[in-house]
Amino acid sequence: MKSYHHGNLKQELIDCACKMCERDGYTKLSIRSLAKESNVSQTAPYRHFKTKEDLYAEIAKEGFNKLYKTISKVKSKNIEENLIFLGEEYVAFGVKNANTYDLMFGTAVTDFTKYPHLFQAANQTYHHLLSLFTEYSSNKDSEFISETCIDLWAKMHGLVGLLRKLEVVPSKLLDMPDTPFMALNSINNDLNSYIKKFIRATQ
Amino acid sequence: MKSYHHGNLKQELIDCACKMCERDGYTKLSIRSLAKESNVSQTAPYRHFKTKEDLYAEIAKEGFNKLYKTISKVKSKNIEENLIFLGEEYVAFGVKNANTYDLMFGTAVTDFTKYPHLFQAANQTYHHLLSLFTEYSSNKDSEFISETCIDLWAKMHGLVGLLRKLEVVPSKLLDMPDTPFMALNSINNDLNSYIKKFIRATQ
DNA sequence: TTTTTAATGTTGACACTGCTAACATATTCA
DNA sequence: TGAATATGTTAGCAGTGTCAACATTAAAAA
Repeated sequence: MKSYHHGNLKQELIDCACKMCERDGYTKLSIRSLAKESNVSQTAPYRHFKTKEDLYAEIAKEGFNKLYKTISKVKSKNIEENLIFLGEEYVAFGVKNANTYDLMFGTAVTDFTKYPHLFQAANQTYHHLLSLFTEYSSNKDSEFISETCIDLWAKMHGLVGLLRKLEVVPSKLLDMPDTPFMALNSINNDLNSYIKKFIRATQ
Repeated sequence: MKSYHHGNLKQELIDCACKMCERDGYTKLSIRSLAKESNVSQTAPYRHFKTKEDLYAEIAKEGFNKLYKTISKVKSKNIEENLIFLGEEYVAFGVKNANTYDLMFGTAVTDFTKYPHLFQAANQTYHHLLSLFTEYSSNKDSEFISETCIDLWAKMHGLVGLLRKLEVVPSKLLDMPDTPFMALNSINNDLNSYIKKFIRATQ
């Protein structure tokens, strides 16, 4: 039944790669294993991705699109609630899709601008935050707004990075006051109120 | 002149690995290339590091020690100034030593607690921030303090992640108001006042 | 001091990787 | 219909992490 030409191999490879990346981490993802899992020859992916970085960029792009979808689900008419929702969803996304998040923000893809689709997907996400905060903020100075957006973003981004350590660390460390894990754990257990706090602090 | 036994190979390998890692990034660092650069046989490193992860852990440990040294250089008797100094040095370290920073906070070393020396080095860094902030804060509630430390840390950590993108991005994007890069760039150009702001905001 | 043992080095090999070249087959379009 | 192009396969290179077997030396035990 299987014909020589596949028909939709590129997208299928991307989908498969996304799954594999999230499952095993992008360092374990090899083009060969991807080809095997997709039932094509070892070098078939090279017809669609010139280098491994191209494949990474594709996965990262999908990641940003997924992130955008996630955080742009409007919940209520209250802007502040939406912002808080955005924050929660952002952090949850980063922790849940940790391996993909690595690809999106790490150094595996060095130059974003080499991949217009990726760049546009990433920027779309930023714009959503920007427009939501513009609506929210009483200070309408554009410099203030863009700087505060970076502020919020950095905090969410940093929090993702730190929270992920929680999942690796032995649970007994979560009670040790001499480590950052106790505080991280308590933040993690009530993420909503934590995010509420730092969004309200911007007003 | 060269004897069969090296004498101090382990530390020399670590030093060499640190240099190579920072120069090329940890993904490009191979045990074999490390061995070659250190003028020993391909498998000599395996007498000192069971796996590549062990080597990574060693590099990360050195990174934390270097970071600790950097941020703990006391500057003045004014605590706030010291905290600001810490923030600046932290962010500068992360941006300057980007590749090492990846190893310290990324997923290359999955379980910190497998490497007590690394864990201790990382914790030492956290403790320094904690004790400095304890001194600084007027609110002496320990929960407030530890949470705010995570806060500060997340922000510095997140900022490092975002600022690094600046170095990769084509410079023409730095003027585009539709991207986050303009705001990032202006923050980067006056890091001191930015950090001042967010440290004072904790008071 | 001598002898045994353990530490630290080397060579060779295996399975895996990214990637290229050469070739095979199917699709598109002049 | 036929030529150009897109998309697939097989074979192979150089480089990788890691292991087993062996060589040399330093440290410990006799």
